[in-house]
Amino acid sequence: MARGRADDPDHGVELLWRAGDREPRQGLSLPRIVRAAVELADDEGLAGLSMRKVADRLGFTTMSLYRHVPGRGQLVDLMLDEVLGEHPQPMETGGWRARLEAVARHAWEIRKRHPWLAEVRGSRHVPGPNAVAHYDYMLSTLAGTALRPSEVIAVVGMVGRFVDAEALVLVETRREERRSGVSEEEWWGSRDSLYERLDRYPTLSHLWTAGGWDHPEDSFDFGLRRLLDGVEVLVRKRDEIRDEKCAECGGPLEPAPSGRPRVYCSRACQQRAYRRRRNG
Amino acid sequence: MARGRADDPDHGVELLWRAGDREPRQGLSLPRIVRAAVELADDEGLAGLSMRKVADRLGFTTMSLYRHVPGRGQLVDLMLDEVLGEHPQPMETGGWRARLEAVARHAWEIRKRHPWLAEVRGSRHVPGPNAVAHYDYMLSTLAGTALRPSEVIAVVGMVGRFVDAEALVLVETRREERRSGVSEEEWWGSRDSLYERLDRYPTLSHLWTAGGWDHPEDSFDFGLRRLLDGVEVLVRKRDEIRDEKCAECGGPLEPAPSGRPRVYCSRACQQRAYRRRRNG
DNA sequence: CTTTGCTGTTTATGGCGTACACGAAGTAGT
DNA sequence: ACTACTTCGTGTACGCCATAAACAGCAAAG
Repeated sequence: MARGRADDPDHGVELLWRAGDREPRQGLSLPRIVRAAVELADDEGLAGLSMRKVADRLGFTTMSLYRHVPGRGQLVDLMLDEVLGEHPQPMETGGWRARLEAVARHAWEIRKRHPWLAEVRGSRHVPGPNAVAHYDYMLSTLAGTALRPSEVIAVVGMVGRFVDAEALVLVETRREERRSGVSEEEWWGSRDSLYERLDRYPTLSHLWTAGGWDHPEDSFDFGLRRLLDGVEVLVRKRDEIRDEKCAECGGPLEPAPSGRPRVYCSRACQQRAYRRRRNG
Repeated sequence: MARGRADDPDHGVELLWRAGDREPRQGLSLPRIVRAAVELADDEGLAGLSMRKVADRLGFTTMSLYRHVPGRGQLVDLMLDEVLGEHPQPMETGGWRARLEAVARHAWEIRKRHPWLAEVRGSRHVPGPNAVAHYDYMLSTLAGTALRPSEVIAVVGMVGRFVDAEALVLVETRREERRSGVSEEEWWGSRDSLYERLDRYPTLSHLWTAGGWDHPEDSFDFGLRRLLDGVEVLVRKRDEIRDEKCAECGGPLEPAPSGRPRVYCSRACQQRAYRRRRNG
């Protein structure tokens, strides 16, 4: 019943969106596999996630998993939705900025708990119900602004990618530290053979002596602030446009789909104004 | 001579920073290996880069490569610097914003030519001369602003990660399209079994019917603009602070390392003002 | 001539995803 | 009750991957 060609995405959708399946008392089951896989990935990262290890953790053979999951790819899809389900999006109040920031920080927290989330690559991961719920909520934070629909989508995408990018450096750092037993600071500190060669680079040297690396900014906080500032600039601009009135009748001005600013609210007003210019 | 333990980073530095090595007329050589590897990765992505395939491309056995390169990791380091060498940072004129934008677009172009660049993960890649030159130039674009050193570094890091994040979705999209022969649009268009379930999500549905996905923003352009806007907000703030004068003597005001705004340029002026307040 | 060092090859180990054929156990139909 | 069919877990096997270790050919140095 769970069997289906590994590269049939619709079967993936099926697996993701069916809820509350009976869990047999014993033996394998999809939820059990997914949970084991999540635990494993939490411990060892996405690269350390292998079908063999998941099976070992459950006390079954590798191939037994394929009776329930089409393959590794789809397993990752399921894991993704599983962990998002563990962290439901809390309802926040406040303006768009406060809510969007809260969403970003929430996503950041999730990624600290499940670092492998940021490592998931691929443009064709079918979203499960929890992923969609999160996405919908993120979109909703900006729904009240004057941003155009495509802009709302773009901003949400940008924030998501920002969080993932930041999480990724965190993950990599952690992984290398665990693997080598040497802290990041220590490791870079021992690269004298590299530093010797950096004197020729003026700005680098200048910022170095100015202590730029001694008290670095918090990468996530700093980036998020800049990013939200940038969004705010756009929101304000759109708000101004929204507040402008038609030059003829003073009525509300709908933004053009092209983005080009309008002066009149309708062809009728445009004509009225033209006639007045000619006659007056 | 090229041999050294695979996990000795100093040996990696050596490999990266020695320039103009003699190239033997025939047989293997480090530059030849690196060039072949770059070509391979251009074709098949970083995941498709294997020691076997590189060796095959050169007509040697797999293990022969290990006589010249410590391992796959270091090979990637070398490839990185190789491609940056092909695209030297052009000197741009204009304000910090124009220059920073040009740098970002330049990086974007490189990533379009060598998509695997964005796929390189890991926090301990030793930079080669070309990488450092690029980094130094990026830093220099902001050196003239009133940003604090740590902020200059943070901004440059953020822009770099942004470009990589955007490039990554591009890469993934391309890869999946090539692998499956189905275009991204087509693929998502066929996910009816998914769309059926999305009606319950209000904002999503609303944006969908509003046509938000019909004419999407250019992800890179849009993001870069927001990002630079956000940086500009900070630069302006710092400029204002810089332009403020000492409340006592009117002299220039150095920013405190803590970031807390200052009122007086020195302890002396602070004392003078205090005495005046008490006596006047 | 022998020694040493560089280069490329061969062989082998251990990891990975997963295709395929099989056996055991349960279920439905007669 | 007996058969036919499905479900689930297993064992084996293939083809990929990185790389360790021992070895063979060759040149220059002693």
